[in-house]
Amino acid sequence: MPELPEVETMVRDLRARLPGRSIVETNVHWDRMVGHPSPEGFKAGLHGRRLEAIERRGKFALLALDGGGVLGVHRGMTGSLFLRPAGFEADRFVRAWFRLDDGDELRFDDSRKFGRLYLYESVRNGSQPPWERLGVEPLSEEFTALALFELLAGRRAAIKTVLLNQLVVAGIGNIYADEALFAAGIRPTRPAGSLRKREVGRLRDAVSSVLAGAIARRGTTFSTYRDVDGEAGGNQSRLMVFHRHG
DNA sequence: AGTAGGACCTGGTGGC
DNA sequence: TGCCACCAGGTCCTAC
Repeated sequence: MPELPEVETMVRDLRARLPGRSIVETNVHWDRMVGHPSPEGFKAGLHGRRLEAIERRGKFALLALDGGGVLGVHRGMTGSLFLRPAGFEADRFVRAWFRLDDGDELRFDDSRKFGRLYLYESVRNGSQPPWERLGVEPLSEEFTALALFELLAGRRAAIKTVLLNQLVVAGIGNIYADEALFAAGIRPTRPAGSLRKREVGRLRDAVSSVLAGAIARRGTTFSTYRDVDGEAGGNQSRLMVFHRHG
């Protein structure tokens, strides 16, 4: 999927354009795209809601709604949110779309249907949003070498596997795990708990710089990733190892 | 705790 | 040109 940098790019673009606008119509063409609540409850719950703020947690985009609700978006492998003006040409794999009060359409386009949309209200009974279980944000101040060292301590799974575990560190996927490990000079199959403090320090720095660099270049377009206007990212030319041979 | 395998899905690509 | 097998940036579940 789009990993942290691709979600962050989308969130920043949407943040500049969505707040203050309201959803006046919700359409879902693939019911299983709705992770919570029911498709009917999802559509009814979003009707007339104003978008107030856009944040990111791991690989989730969180669109805060008036009244305290949150529209959560996970892009899966191939999901994109496109913000299109009224009457704009059709996008090929739109699974759900929202009409805004000025006529623009926010379209969730996802060929492989692994993406998910969630609506959670501030008052909940029972189920918690999936983004509340995520691990540390790798671009936050809490992501220190010491914190990472403690997260890895005692783990016998391969370091790459652990980096991909969203409950440990949130937002890293296949591309950036490979790139960060290469930049840090650490073999991906090493047991996570076997890394020395120096190595963990290098890894922390590599994760930060690889992610920040990719955000600066608006993400990596390996095949299908597109931004909210349908444009490709610019980081693919910087990849050192992902999908490269030799 | 870890991991291997399958499931969920579909489109693009490369080989023949 | 056409068909087919394989691959894909994610996550979840089950069985060892």
